[in-house]
Amino acid sequence: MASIKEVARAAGVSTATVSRVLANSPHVRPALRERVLKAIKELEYRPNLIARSLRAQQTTTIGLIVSDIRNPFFTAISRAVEDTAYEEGYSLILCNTDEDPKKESIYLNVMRDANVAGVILSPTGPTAAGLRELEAGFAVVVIDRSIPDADVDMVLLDNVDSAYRLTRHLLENGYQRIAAICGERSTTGRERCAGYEQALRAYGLLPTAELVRFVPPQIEAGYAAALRLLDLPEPPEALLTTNSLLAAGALEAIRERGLRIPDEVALVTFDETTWASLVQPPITLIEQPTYEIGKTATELLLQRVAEPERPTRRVILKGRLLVRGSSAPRVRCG
Amino acid sequence: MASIKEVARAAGVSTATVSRVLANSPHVRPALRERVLKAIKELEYRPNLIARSLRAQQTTTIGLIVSDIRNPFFTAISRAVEDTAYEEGYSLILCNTDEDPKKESIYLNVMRDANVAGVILSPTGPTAAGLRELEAGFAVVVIDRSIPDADVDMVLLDNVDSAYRLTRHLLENGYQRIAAICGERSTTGRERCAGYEQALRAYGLLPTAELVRFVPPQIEAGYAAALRLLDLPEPPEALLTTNSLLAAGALEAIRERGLRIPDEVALVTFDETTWASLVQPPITLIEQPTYEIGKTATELLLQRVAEPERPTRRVILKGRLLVRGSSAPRVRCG
DNA sequence: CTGAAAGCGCTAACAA
DNA sequence: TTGTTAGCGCTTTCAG
Repeated sequence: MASIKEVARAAGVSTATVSRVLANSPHVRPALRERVLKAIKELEYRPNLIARSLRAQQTTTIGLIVSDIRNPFFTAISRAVEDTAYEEGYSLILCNTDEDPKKESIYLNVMRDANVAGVILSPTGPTAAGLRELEAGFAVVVIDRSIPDADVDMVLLDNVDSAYRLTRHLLENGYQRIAAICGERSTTGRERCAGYEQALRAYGLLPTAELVRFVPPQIEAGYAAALRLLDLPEPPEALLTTNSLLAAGALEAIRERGLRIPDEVALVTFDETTWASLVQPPITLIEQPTYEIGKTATELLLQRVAEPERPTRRVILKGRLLVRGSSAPRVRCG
Repeated sequence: MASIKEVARAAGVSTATVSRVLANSPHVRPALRERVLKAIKELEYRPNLIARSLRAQQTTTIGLIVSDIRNPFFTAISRAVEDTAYEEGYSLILCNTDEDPKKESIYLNVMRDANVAGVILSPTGPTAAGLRELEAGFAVVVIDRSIPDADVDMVLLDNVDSAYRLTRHLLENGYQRIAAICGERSTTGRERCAGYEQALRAYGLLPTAELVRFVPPQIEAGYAAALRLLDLPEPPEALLTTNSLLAAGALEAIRERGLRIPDEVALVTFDETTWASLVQPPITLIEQPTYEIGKTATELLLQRVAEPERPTRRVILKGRLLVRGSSAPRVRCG
């Protein structure tokens, strides 16, 4: 691997001149520039990014810390982030906290040690940890779950309204006794729950504690919660889950109890997946603009890297209701 | 951020001594060691990884280049790689080639520029490109698809045998006219096809060109291929696809044609997914030991980083046949 | 056992 | 416009 020194020697100039050519500085005589360019080509020179980073005290790497890489939502996000970052010449370090605040904190340190330019974070657990680390020298954009009171750029969904619309859809289709399985320990789960309750009230119904469950946003927990709900003396007519993992678990439970969807129990959720339209009946859901979220988050991050003092923004994207068979109008029996 | 210099000053020693303490060198008097450790703690010192990398001409980062991050198989792999790498103090750069050899080549360069210790690669497109880059200074482990004639560590599935068992299972359940939708341009697709044809022959059947399709390993292509197959004058009794994306597409096509599984057409595939057991009937498939694959690949990579000249290995893992409803014994009609 | 000093590859003052 | 030089933070000879 040729270094800048060898290029300089080959072109008969100083390393500073080579560096200027590399940086496209205008203050280089065309003749020299040519010679340098030629030497670069001949030696197949590529700048050492490490050295450059050491000098600049910053890398062209950004970190993406997600709470669960098995969640297709985050897979989609990571694609978008990767695409966008790549276009801007940045590469991506992907980390998975598995909903474990300890891992989150460790990874935030890894990020700092790696001198990343910035981090896109879907925070897990308590606010404080994230906030404190955040002082630690790199730009941060929060996605999916907000950190209350934090002065950070965020890209979020209109959770309350989306949940409201999703629930209203059920209500309008004749479902009344609607249960909600929500991801615990995140603003997202709470906000979606709030939207759900607002809709109930708007239709003159009172939310029942019995019908609302906060559980870890994972398949197994969704399964267990759904099972308990379905086994209630007076089981719900519909299930609403706040992400696709919970929905998968709920569906498993419904299958296990041998219930027909939507006749015996309807199912609606957040997040589009491959399978949501493949199961029968296909699942009604709120689709998040995942690509947009990832792209926007990356753009915000890179803008902040360029201009650290700019005022923070909070971008709220709108979810789209996709009506499918799992919430078809209810046929009253009895 | 304190530097080694400040620690040295605080402890009243030279930077060399601090470095020795950091490296756990035995040649440091306990008293000094204590002082240094204390200074490190007080200053919250953390070594600058960039500087260390510049010095060492190598980082503690590895790259994972996958051909399609939307494929749950690669999501699972990336989790395993990430876990394992993390345990060894390495972090992960994840890249997605989208089955595009150009992107693959670009990313291989990104890897080189980032001075990664090594790369785990699921190669896309022609062998040559990958091979050539591979000389370029870092360790490489190939997963999922082999590169013929390449002297690289590889972690692969027993594709031929797995496909053989999957096909045999169909044959034993009474299916005779079996079509195969295979991922194109990869050894994996070809090997699985070979296993399929071997099984047919073993059961006295002749593979028909008409029933074998090589297509891009993606949902849309699986959908299109399945549709054409189902619309054949004499349609197949069973469909075999070589990954979960193709299976999703095929299932979509089956649904669109309103066919019952398995009565009118059976469906079997490679790769376990969330949805394979949620659709009705659940899908019979070959489950790959994804976690094992990712873990093994990472271990091989790190071993090679430590000992570049060791002879290359090729680890073949066994797929597991999970029999489910989509291939239930055939009820002969007519 | 410890410290001084060189140098990894690059960029940015500062001089010329 | 160009070159000289210092230095980013670290490790590792080489002396002592």
